[in-house]
Amino acid sequence: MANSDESATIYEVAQRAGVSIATVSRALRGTGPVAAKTRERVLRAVEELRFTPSRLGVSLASGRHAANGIVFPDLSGPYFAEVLLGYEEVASELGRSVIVLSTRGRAAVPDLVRDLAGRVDGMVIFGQTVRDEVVAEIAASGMPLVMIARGDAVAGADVVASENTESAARLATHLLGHGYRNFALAGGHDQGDISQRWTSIGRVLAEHGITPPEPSPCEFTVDGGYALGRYLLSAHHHSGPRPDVIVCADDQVALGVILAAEERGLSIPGDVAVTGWDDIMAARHARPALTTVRQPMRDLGARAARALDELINGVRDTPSSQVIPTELVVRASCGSHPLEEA
Amino acid sequence: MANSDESATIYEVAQRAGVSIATVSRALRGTGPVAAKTRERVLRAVEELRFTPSRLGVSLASGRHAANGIVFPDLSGPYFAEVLLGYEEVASELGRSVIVLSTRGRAAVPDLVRDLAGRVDGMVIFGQTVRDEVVAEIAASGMPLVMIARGDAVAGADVVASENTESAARLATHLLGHGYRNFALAGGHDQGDISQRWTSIGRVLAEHGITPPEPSPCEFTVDGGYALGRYLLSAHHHSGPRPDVIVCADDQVALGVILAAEERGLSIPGDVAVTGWDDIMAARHARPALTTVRQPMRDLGARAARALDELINGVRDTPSSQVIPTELVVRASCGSHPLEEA
DNA sequence: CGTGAGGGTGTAAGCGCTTCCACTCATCCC
DNA sequence: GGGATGAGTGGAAGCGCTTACACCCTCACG
Repeated sequence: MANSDESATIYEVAQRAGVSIATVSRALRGTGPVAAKTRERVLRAVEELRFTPSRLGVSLASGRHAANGIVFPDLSGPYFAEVLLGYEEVASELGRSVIVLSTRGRAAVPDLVRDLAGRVDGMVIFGQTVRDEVVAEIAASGMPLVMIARGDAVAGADVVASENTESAARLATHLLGHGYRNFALAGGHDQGDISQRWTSIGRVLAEHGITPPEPSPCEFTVDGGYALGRYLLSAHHHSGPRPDVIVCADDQVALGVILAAEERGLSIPGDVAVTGWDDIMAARHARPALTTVRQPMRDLGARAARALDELINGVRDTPSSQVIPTELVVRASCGSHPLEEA
Repeated sequence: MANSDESATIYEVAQRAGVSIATVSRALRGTGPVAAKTRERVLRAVEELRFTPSRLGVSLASGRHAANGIVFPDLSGPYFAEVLLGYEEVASELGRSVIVLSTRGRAAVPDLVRDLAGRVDGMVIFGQTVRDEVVAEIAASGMPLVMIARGDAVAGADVVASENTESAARLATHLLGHGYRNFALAGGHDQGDISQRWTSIGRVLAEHGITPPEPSPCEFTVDGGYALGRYLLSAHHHSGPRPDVIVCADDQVALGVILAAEERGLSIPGDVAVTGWDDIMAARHARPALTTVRQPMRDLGARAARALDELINGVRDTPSSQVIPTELVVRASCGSHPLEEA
């Protein structure tokens, strides 16, 4: 009731229960023996004082934060939100709080990450969000680390990624089956694990005697896709013919490209086919519905949380690397296909 | 280099610089006078030891966490992600970390919230995520509190909400202008600030001599909207005629309703008009594009972060309440309207 | 040249908890 | 019956920092 501002401390509980703080601590944490009667008295005092142990005290003494960090390059769009959802859910189940950090637009990223490192028992970092040397520094300091959506391994860190190479090949093969030959790739390859996709697509094209195009960089947003779409679909941007299929690095870019195509009066997939990646909600509802590769975004987050927990609890000390399967989702934006219509 | 596992402490820095820990602290935090030469020596030692002050130590001693909490009912869908984006961005600028908590599917919500309270200097809570008595308990403990998307005020807490009443009236008026008379409302009113919208729409309908329908509850997801849509559009679910317009509590529900309508072979807006709320990305790309009310989701988060900062820093001690304007976005899903086409 | 005002620094007391260690009794067994 | 055992408890030392408070020393000033 009169629990005005500051919360009670363990000393007040101890005094009220007529025991020492050591006993209170033992009674509450279940470490060490406590007589049933004593425990009861302690619990009653806790109840009456509405005592909640100070996290700072606990953490400082025990050396554990019971918190995980997660570093995003950005928080916009459905992809990151879904990963966060899966991550938070599992972390919370495991009794860990989640501290999020988005580096988008922030200047002193290394400092922010270091600060985060001081608040958590382990952290998850997205792809190339943080410079490799900073990641290495963090890892070297003994902080459990899980990298998400990264093609290559990182010393001392787990990696959780979704499958890219095979699914990209499947997508490319499918598109070739439609008869498309003049590919454009929308989205640079410096981000996350996307270069894997381009490489794989390139290989399939080469196998079919097609020279793989260079991916055109753009921001991974609808606006970014729109801008790039306008450019790719303009009649005179390069000597060759207009692409008959634009493979986009993610669904948002694809949606932007579709917008640009519509604006130019081009029909999809009649004049140009478009594909995305991720299978965000809008992909299913878009006009035309977007052919894409479904990525298990929540699962990505959930697995990262579990892997991190293993690392933190020392269940495992050798870094593991897991790849989560993806699924090609064929919809209208890549044209109707004999095989799919069956 | 040999910074093996544990990070250096202030004691090691002090020893290396040949000063006391008090001086190190003063030099680093700029509190109290320190001779230029001494400061330099301290800074060099800090550099050499790669010293980063332990957050726990700092927080315990200073009584501040430099962290904010935010409690979501759920993290799925674009709405919450956007709010988080705005929130994190501002909080980070203000030098505060963000701890997220999603109560979706979690049992002991009050405990989770209390734990969160022990980790932060202030927190933001969404609508009715947490029981009022728990909110009151937190507020009474002196924790700075900002409520988001809540119609009514909460003792001792700021409120940041987006405008509902006027925009709902505008939407209803617009739909009446289309000639629709048989309204259905999709989405219960126990969530967040949505009842404000239903009330406002009901008033407008009543003014036009139409008996306002009872909102049909459903989950605020595409699937929830789909299920409800099937029900509302089934020929025999109630005696009256099929609704000619379904006003949905949010865009996801609306997308689900559209799916259900398509499945029934109904055309939108020809057979039935559909409207959403929020203006998420998919609304713009949906087929037909969704008429909706744009809610400034990022701004909601950003303002909450700023309000919370004011509360924490004691700039303001009287709770404030702000309402952010929204915007009616007319697209194809409610039919073409003479006024809009001009 | 004496004195007071600071600048500059160190000492030590916390902040709220966990946990090692020592200690006290009952209890048990040979 | 005596010592070993172990359950139950308290004392106290940290965990890494901030910050009164006391102290010393150097000047400027009268």
